[in-house]
Order: sequence, then structure tokens, then C-alpha cells
Amino acid sequence: MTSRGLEQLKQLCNDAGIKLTHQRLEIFRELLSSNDHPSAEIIYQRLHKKLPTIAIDTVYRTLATFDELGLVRKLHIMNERTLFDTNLDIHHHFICTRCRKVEDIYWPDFDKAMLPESTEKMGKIQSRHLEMLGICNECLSKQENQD
Amino acid sequence: MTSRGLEQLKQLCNDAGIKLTHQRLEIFRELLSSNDHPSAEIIYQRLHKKLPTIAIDTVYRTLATFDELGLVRKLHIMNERTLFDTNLDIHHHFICTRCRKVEDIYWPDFDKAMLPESTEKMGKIQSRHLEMLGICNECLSKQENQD
DNA sequence: GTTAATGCAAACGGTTTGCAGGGGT
DNA sequence: ACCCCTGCAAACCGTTTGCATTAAC
Repeated sequence: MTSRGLEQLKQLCNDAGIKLTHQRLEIFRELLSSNDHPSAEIIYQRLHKKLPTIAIDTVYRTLATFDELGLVRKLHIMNERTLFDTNLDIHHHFICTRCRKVEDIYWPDFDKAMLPESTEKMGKIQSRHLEMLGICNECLSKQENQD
Repeated sequence: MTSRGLEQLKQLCNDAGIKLTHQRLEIFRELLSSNDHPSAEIIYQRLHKKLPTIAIDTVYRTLATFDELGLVRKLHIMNERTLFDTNLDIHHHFICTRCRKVEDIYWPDFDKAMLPESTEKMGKIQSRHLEMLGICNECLSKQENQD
């Protein structure tokens, strides 16, 4: 959600004909400052300090709205709760199978690469997303310390 | 689940020290004949004709066991129920966002390709999985017919 | 003032678990 | 005979929905 400001939210709400409520603004602000890939639950917890009356279903509803507006993208990784990606640039993900951390990966050469012919025959491809599973350095070093 | 037979299941159960029950055998047999990516529910429904007394939780438990044995692989796609992949060869997926069909894609050149340096620095990568989202030809032609 | 959005609570759906009885070794 | 596995039912947990109230326009 880099390089976007609160002004843009106002504009987007206007264009979409929906109201710019206090909750939407605060959830947007929270997403702006998120560098990770938070779940609805995590966003709710972080927001709860500032907005003690906010309900978890409002967070879900707002994230669904933001998804429709193209402000966030849903991630379905492992069997966990849905994560929300605020980075709209074309990118991919490294996922630590141990601590479940998700990190963004940029690989422009791959994004430009032609797909195999067999794939093109299956239908019209709209996007490609690469998931790399492994163990992150943090977990690897923890493992060494245990030995 | 190509190129594997029931003999292998017997061997695997023996090695793992678990029992080769009627249910496990039938679920394995069902998976052998699956060319798609069925959910636990679908496997349950298909099996119900042959084994009317089988319970859905047995299907879940058995699939979890098979996952541990490396006989199937879980797929977490869109926000749906978990799908089970019986194809253990290295491959990727084309996913139709309209009808939610999942098709296997082989791309050996990509499997051999070096990852960007930044990725290697994040940790030890164990596998990579590519998801291509789009509209399948079947859905595309349905769309044309509607016009 | 009108209408859409929120908060609350209850429902939902896929998946998991505790337990007692049954089947494989 | 032993004990793991199954079937049944109930719990579980993330997410969604119905409804009355509240707040944005």
C-alpha cells in the first residue's frame, strides 16, 4: 500500500459511491502502515487500541470492500486464515513453512517470460503468482542454536 | 497418483507401522482414479456409493495420513475448501477464476531456472509453485454464446 | 432526512476432536 | 488379545449474515 495516501481513499469512495466512514479510514490507515501480510484478526487486534468499539465483522466487510476497490489483494496460503496483501505491485512470495512468515519477492524477468504453449491453450491467463516454500534464515539459525 | 499401485500402499503402511484398513484402501483406490483435484467432500461423495457407511471425518483423517506419507499434496486455492493433488510430479496450476477448475501445467524450463539472488538470501527454498489465474476456454466459449 | 454502514449476536461451513465400539495385526 | 482406526456427535474457528441502531451524505 505504498505511495498512496488518505486522499486517494476519499476519491475512491466518492467514485464508488460509498461512504468514507471513520472505520474505513482507520482500517485504511492501518493497512498503509503495514509492511507484513496481516489477517483480518491481526488488523482487528492492532486497531482495537485506537478504536475499542470496532467489531471484527466490520474489519471483514471493509477488507472485502477494499478488495473490490482493488486496494488490497487476498492471499490464500497454507491452510490458514486469509491474509491481505497491501502491495499492489507485481510480485511473488516466499513462505516460511516453519514460522509461516510471508515475504515479497520481485522477479521482473520472470514476469516478462513467455508461458509454455500448453498453458496458453488452456484459456486466457490474467495473472501469475509464484509461491516459494522454504525455511527462512531466522528459523534456520534458531535450528542451529538448538544443536 | 499415476504410476503407483495398491502394492505400494501396503508397503507404505507397513513401513509407517499403520494398518491397511478397508477405508484407507478404498480412498487410495479412489485417488488413483482421480484425474482432477478433488476436495475431501467430493472424495466422500464418490466413495459413498461403494462404501455407504464411511464417514467424512475418516476421509479427512485418511487424507491427512496420506499427506504425511507423501501420497497427496494439499492445495489451498482461492478461499475454497482444501483440494488434494494426487499428481506428485513437479508441476504447476492453471486456475479458472470463473468455474474454479484446476489444471496441471508442466514447465521444466522454469523448474530449472535460477531464482533471483534476493530470494536465495531469504532462506532455504524447498519448492516453488506457480499459480496462473485466468478464464478457461470452456468458460470463454460460454461467454461468447451469451452475446 | 435518507440511505448505507456499523455493532451485536447468531448462523454458517469446512474441518477437527473425544469417545466408545469394531476391525486389523 | 492388543490397540489402532472408525463412526458418531459435538466442538471448533474463521468468516458471513440478519437485524436494529447509528452515522455519513
